[in-house]
Amino acid sequence: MAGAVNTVHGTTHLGGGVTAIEQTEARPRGTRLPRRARRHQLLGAAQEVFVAQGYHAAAMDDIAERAGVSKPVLYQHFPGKLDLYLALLDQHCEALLQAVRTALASTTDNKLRVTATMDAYFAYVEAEGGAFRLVFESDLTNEPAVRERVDRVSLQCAEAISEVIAEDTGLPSEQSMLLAVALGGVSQVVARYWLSSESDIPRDTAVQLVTSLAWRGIAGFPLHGADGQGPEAD
Amino acid sequence: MAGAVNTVHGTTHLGGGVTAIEQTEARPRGTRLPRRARRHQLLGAAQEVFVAQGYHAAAMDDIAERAGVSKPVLYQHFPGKLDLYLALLDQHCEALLQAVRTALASTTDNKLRVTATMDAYFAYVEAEGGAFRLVFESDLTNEPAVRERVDRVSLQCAEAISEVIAEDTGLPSEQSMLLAVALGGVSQVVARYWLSSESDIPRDTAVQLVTSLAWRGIAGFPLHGADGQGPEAD
DNA sequence: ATGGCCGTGGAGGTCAAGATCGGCGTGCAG
DNA sequence: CTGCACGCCGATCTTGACCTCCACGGCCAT
Repeated sequence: MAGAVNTVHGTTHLGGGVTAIEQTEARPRGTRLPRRARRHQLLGAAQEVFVAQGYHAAAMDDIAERAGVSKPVLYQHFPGKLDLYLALLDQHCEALLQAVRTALASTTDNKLRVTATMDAYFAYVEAEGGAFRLVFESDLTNEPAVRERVDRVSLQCAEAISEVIAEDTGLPSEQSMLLAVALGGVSQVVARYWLSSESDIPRDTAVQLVTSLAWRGIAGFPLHGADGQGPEAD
Repeated sequence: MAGAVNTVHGTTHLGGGVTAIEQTEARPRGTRLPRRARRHQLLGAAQEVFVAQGYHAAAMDDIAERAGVSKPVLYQHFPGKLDLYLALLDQHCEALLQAVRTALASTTDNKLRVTATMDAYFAYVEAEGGAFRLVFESDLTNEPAVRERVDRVSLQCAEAISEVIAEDTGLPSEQSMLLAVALGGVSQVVARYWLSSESDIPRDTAVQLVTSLAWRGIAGFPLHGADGQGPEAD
């Protein structure tokens, strides 16, 4: 049976202090919880498993076992595997969008805006549980519901960035959207690379480095109404 | 709705009148091909199905039907589904790496290098069959073999770019790698966005736009030994 | 021309994983 | 004290997809 897709892949760093046998915390089966708390705990367990193994390799048995319950309980809280995944996906898409919008609104200095946005991506990627994998590295993009969510959050982030660009450069919307997609793309890709090659560069240094790259790039466009320090094009 | 083609025993092979050149439709079953041609055709059919449906949703039956053969012949050419996928993946990873290296070596003017590299990504993404999805949007990243290949090609592309950056800026390797990952990331993300939102901007315009963004960004770093037009850092 | 050979084809086995049904234990109203 | 309700669990079913077994028909040496 070569078809076994076992993937005991690196799993990055989780809780850290893991005792020998159990993975993180296997609770004694039999604790009764109110429904809301149980649901919350199930979401947490599902996130851990989905992040560590991906959607397809994650079995409902694994999630149930991780949560310390049995499968029927899982199905009493969520109609199916996809719904569980979508609940988590929505949650973290919303978190990313909020982080980006907050960063953009945190100042009116465009260079600081770039810094803040870049740092938002880094913070998002570094956030506990590695939940960014659900958004940026999903293995269920063929499912229309997932595709729609991922595309939508990317588009909304780009639109938020694009508004600032269009306002400060006067570029037409298609071009500012292209630049916005570029900026968001750099942030996401570099943040993920920085996380994967851990312990190389401190986060602030990486943010500053790529921020200077992006800022020099974006500040050179016409009509940029910042503090007037932008170098003109050739 | 696959039941269309059933027993066609009566059809003598190469009847002459059969036009049999249908790229996207199932061909009449019963044509005998030499092994090398058959393998090539199987790879083409598999690529179409994998690109259109993703790895998991693609069934071996679909690939066989698309190629106009039955499943056993598929398994006589490839040991399993994963091997088939890896063959395609290796092929297109190699193509991307070659394209990037060729673009980097096409000139010594760094601005033209950026343009050429950017255009290489756009051309790669636009290439027929949408094979870039196997590399950039794979839904099998949890499989270690796939993960290894995807990571490796990204790293090799970044290293190729990083060499140029390090040589022309004098930055330490970690920082030049970070910038190289950034440039490769922009190229990839923007090219995919440009492809998905088709008919908005012509390819040359998009390439020029994001090239100017990237060039302004990268040209500002110290010791950049290009034509000496780089604006000084603040 | 004819019999052997080999590649093709349909039909089937196996197994993993999502989804579900009867028992059990606990806490409380009466 | 006892019956009821509720949430939980072990065990099971089914679907679907990857992967092979028995029959058929064209090609080549004699």
